[in-house]
Amino acid sequence: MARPKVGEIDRSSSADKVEKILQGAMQEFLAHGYAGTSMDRVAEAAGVSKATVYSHFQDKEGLFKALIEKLARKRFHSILGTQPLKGEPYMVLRGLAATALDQMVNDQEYQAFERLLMGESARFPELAQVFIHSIAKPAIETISKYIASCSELNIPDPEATARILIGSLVHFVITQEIMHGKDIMPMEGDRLIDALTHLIVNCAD
Amino acid sequence: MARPKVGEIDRSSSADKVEKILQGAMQEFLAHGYAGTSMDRVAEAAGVSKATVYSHFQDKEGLFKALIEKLARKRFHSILGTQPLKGEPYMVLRGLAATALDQMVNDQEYQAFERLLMGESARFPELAQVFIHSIAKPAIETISKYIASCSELNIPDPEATARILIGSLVHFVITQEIMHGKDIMPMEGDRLIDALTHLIVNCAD
DNA sequence: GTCTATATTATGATAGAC
DNA sequence: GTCTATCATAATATAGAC
Repeated sequence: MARPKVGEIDRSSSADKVEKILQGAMQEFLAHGYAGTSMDRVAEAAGVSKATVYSHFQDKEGLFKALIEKLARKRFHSILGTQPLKGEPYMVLRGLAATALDQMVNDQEYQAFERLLMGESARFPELAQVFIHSIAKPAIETISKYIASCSELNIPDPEATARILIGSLVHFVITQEIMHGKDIMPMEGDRLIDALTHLIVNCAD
Repeated sequence: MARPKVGEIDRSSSADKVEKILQGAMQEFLAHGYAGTSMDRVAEAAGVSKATVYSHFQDKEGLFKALIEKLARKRFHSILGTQPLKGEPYMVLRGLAATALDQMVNDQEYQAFERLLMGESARFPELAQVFIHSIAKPAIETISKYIASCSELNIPDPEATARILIGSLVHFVITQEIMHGKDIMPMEGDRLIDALTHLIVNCAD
């Protein structure tokens, strides 16, 4: 608990409180969704009073939007860690797919974020678009450019192919982890990666 | 409005009421999610009193589960309409992908269903698994078997390849339609289908 | 079986003390 | 700036009349 004990002086600054509120909001919104989260619980999780939450954020919607934008910015900087992305196509694509899949499968926060954004994408379309703009689009562009740069692959449509690569991986995480399909239709991630790289690398006419 | 006017006798049977309640529940839950839906609004949308809703369903959770299971059963019977799935691979796979993509893109109810299940998959994991079991798994198996039956394609892992096909299509619908990405990173569905069929058909060693 | 009316609790948001 | 206490509303669920 960062909250000071009774009798102690709370030395946390206003900026600290904002950060604590956003932390509490993250915990609650990621776990229970927008409508399922109450401002009382956010305040409790943050270790501040509800009035303090409202003094820093206009209302529940404003807090939610601030949180999503913060999370999107954070994710933007951790997409495949700015690898050089040069070298022999088979190994590069394989490493790329393996790294991305491993990160998504082992990152519960990512999965909760994806769940939240999809679930709220009807009520908050502009927040879903923040995700598209700052995460999905850059990822597609990066891979698309790499594929286009590999003339020996002879890929007619690099962008569509990049979407197949990313879409296969993300959908695998959605079905296996997010929607809890791994017990019902189990499959090793390596099989997907093998099949993907095989398709992309071995189809040069 | 199916609701009888004042002074008229309500001749709807009990079974009719159950159906009306499920209709109202579908409208509300698909639009506002689980926590965002109130039983008052469900009753209003169904044209019955709230007490009637509770007389047919134990509680909000019971109504929600009954609805999701009904929708999953309904979708189970409309997956690619039991096509024969025989013939020359390139045309069969192309037709399959085009039909599936067209159906998903133009079916708002499907998109809302997917959104709802993903959004609630943390709170109701068993309902997400109903979806996996009755929709995702059969689709993968059908396509997997077809791919395996085409020996001329020489695909090393038909099931992984089927997941790539379906995953690419579903993820395309998720990014473009459900998450409203089509204005930000537009792309014709035909390009995805061309790239997919090219990869699968032209990679025989 | 179905309705109206109500009990009870939880929620978003704010007033006022310090 | 932050807290406690509170308001007004909306939610789940049920009691009791017909």
